[in-house]
Amino acid sequence: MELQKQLQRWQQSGTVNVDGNGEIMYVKVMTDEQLETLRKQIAVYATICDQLIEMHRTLSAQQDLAGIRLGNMYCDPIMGTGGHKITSRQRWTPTPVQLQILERIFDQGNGTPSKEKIKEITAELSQHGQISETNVYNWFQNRRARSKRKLQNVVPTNTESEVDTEVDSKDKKTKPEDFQSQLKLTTSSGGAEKLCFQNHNPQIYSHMHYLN
Amino acid sequence: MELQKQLQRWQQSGTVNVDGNGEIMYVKVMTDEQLETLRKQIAVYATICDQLIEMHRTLSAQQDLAGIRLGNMYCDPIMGTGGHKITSRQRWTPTPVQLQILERIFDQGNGTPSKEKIKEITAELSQHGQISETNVYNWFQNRRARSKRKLQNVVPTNTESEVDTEVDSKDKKTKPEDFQSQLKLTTSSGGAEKLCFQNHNPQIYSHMHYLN
DNA sequence: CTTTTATGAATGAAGG
DNA sequence: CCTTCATTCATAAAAG
Repeated sequence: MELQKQLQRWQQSGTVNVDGNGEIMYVKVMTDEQLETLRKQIAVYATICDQLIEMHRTLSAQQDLAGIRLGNMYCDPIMGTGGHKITSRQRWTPTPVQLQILERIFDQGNGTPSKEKIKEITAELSQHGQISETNVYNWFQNRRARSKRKLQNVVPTNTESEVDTEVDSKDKKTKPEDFQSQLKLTTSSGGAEKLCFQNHNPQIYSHMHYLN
Repeated sequence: MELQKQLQRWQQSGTVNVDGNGEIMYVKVMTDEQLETLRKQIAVYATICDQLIEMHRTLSAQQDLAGIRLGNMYCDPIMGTGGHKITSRQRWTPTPVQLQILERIFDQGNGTPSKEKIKEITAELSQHGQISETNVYNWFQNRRARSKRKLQNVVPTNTESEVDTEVDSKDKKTKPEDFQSQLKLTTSSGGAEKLCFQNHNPQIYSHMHYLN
């Protein structure tokens, strides 16, 4: 591929001795332009991988029964110096302190998480750990919804002889043919839709298990 | 992504002036080890892309054979004897195929899905599953609104690769996903991605078309 | 390690 | 268009 050729070409360029900190180092050189090109090309690869993975997830939802799994996809990411795990957290988890504050605010009855409030709360909570406005927003949404649901569950106002509303979370839902339809396929064309909602986005390697 | 971080790390390293052929060049330096690491990591990307494409091809080859998911519109499967029909699943869920089409249309920029368009789109999509005009309308409304919100939420970082020292300590500011924002930079620069891309692997390129 | 639960996030739909 | 709600999906955390 072109990217590799580029790198190769550059690799063949002259070696230069640089006197860094009193010791001699043998290094390759690269201009800013070359560097920028490389960066962009890597980013392109990343984009492709990301989108293909998402497409795969979507398609495999349909093809799940077919059991088509191309194995041998393991790619050791070859961590450079000081490798550590790639696994990344994909989901925000409130710290105990944050949770406490959130619960307190929630109990204050202000069922109005206005935008202004959200910003405010986020600012406060960010002093106790990473958090975004979206996190706060979601938290209140979920908190309210689940609180409500619990109430419904406790109060059997239903006069019908049978209740099958399945509000009960006990519902066994997972079936072998559980279809997933999460197509994201956001694109990078017109612009910026591809941006992640917050600073978390599934990483390529975290999806590799789909391929094994 | 480790690769990106590597590149960044190296990018931060000192700039050196090299007297090449009588003229001064400002270049970045990289050790052989760093170079090798970069090369390997790029190769990993290439491998992933190739295999994902292969997988996609395999999967999509059978897509038409696979039954299209039914529209989750059960009335009441079990309630034969005096039953109820409180069934909850009443919500339309786009099939992957439908979603792909929708996304494609959305990305074509024609942001105003007029009534006329809606009808048209609905007609097309109905060939791939149950759907109504309202569904299409709602989908576009939601898609646009949420896309917009994402934009707002993105931290408007600077354009050039920033310093991400990647402190692995307890620092809350760790941005494992800085990768993504870089991605955005490249892809949203309008056509830049294609420039980098066009002369590369035509296979991938055609798939990008498909994705978009 | 596998299974279950709790909960953050995504999304179709409704109301204004 | 925007906000809000209800439901569903996916995963971190807990249980086995």
